[in-house]
Amino acid sequence: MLVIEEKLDRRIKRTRTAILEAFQDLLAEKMFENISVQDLTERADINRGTFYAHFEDKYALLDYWIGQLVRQEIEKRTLNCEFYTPDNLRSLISMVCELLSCTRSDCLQPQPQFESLVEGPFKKQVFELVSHWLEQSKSELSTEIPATVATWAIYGLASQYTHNKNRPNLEKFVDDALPLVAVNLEKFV
Amino acid sequence: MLVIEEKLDRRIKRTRTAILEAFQDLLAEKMFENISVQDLTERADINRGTFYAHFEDKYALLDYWIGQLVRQEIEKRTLNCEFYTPDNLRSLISMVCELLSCTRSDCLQPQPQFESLVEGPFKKQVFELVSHWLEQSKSELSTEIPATVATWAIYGLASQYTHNKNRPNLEKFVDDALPLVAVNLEKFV
DNA sequence: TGGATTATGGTGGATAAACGACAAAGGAGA
DNA sequence: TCTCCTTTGTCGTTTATCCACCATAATCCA
Repeated sequence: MLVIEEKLDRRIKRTRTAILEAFQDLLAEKMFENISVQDLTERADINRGTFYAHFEDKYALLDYWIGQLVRQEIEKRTLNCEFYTPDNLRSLISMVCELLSCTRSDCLQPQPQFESLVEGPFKKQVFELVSHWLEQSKSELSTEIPATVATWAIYGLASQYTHNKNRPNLEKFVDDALPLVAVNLEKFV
Repeated sequence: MLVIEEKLDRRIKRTRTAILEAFQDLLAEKMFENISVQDLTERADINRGTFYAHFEDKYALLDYWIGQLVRQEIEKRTLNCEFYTPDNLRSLISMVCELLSCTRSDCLQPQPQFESLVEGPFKKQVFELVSHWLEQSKSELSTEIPATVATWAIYGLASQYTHNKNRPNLEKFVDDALPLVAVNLEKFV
C-alpha cells in the first residue's frame, strides 16, 4: 500500500500505461465527458474488453490516474511517508497544490467542471495517506473525523492556492497553512 | 504472400514490432554476434520464451528484419509487384541498392562481417519475388535457374554499387544494369 | 415521431504471452 | 582441470488479452 506495485505481470503494466497515456493524450484534446471508452481503447490500441478488465468505467480510470500522479510524485521526491512527521505533512500539502495546478493546465477542460471531476479522486488519495498516518498511533480514538478534517482542509488550501491570481510563493503559503492542519493531527499521533 | 499480413492478433503485432525495435536499437550499439536473445527480450520488455515462439533464433530474426524492410519499402513505393514488368524490375534493383546501403549505415558492424550476414536474407527476398514473377508464366520451364541468376546478379549489383567510393547516380547505374538482368527474365514471361 | 447510429457493459471460448523451472552448452578466470 | 556464471532452448501451467457476440441505452437526424 501507498507504494507503486512493481511485481505485476508485464502485460498488466503495459496495458495500464497504454491506457493512461491514451487518457492523457485525449485530455489535452477534448473534454472528459466527450472521451468515450472507445476513444481510449482505440488510442491505446487495445481491445475494448480489456479496458473493462482493468477499470469499471472512465471514472475509475480518472481515479486511478490521480492516484498514479500522487504515487509518482511521492516516489519522485523519494518521500518516506510511512509515518506522520511535520515535514511529511508539509510535503503533502505542497504536493497537492502543485499536482492540482499541473493537471489543470494539462487538460482542455472548463475549470469549474474540471475541479469537480478531480476533487473526489484527489481527496481520496489524501484521505488514505492521512488515515494511514493516524492508524499508526496506539490511540483508540477514531481516525475518521480528524482524517476527514485534514483532507478537506488540505484540498481546500490547494484549491484556493491554484485559484489565486497573483499566486504567492508556495513555500510561504504552505508554511502559513501548516500549523492549522497539523494542530488537529498531532493530538492523535 | 508478398504483402504485409495485416490481419494479425494485436498481441502478435505488438510483440513483433517490440522485438524489431529492440533489434534495431541494439544493432546501433553492438555487433550482431554480441547481441544475445536475452538482450533483445530485455530491451523489448517481453518474456524470453515469447521470443522463441516467434523466431527460432536471432538469425531468423535477422531474416525477418530484412524481409520487413523489403515489404515496407514496396509498400512505401506503393508498388504493384504482382507481375513482372521492366519498371518493377528497375524498382527492385534500385530498392536493393538503397536498402543495402541503409542497413549498412544503421548498424555498428565491421563491413565484411555485416555483408555476409545480410546477404542471405536479402537474396532470399529477391529470389522469392523473382520466382513469383516467373511462376506467372504459362511456360513449363523451370523457374529456378533464371531466378537464381537474376537474384545473384541483382544482389551483386547492389553490393558493387554500395562499395563504389565515388558512387554514381543510382538512376543511371540501374539504367545501365537493367537490360542485362532483364534479358534473362523476359525469355520466361 | 421513428430509425439509424454509436456507446456501453457484459459474456464465453480461443489463444498469445507470462512465468518459473530445468538441463545443457559455452566462456572466463583461478 | 574445476568452478562460476551466462546464455540457450524447451516445457507445462497460469493468466491476460483478443475477438465476436449480445442486449441495452443514449444520441442524433430526417
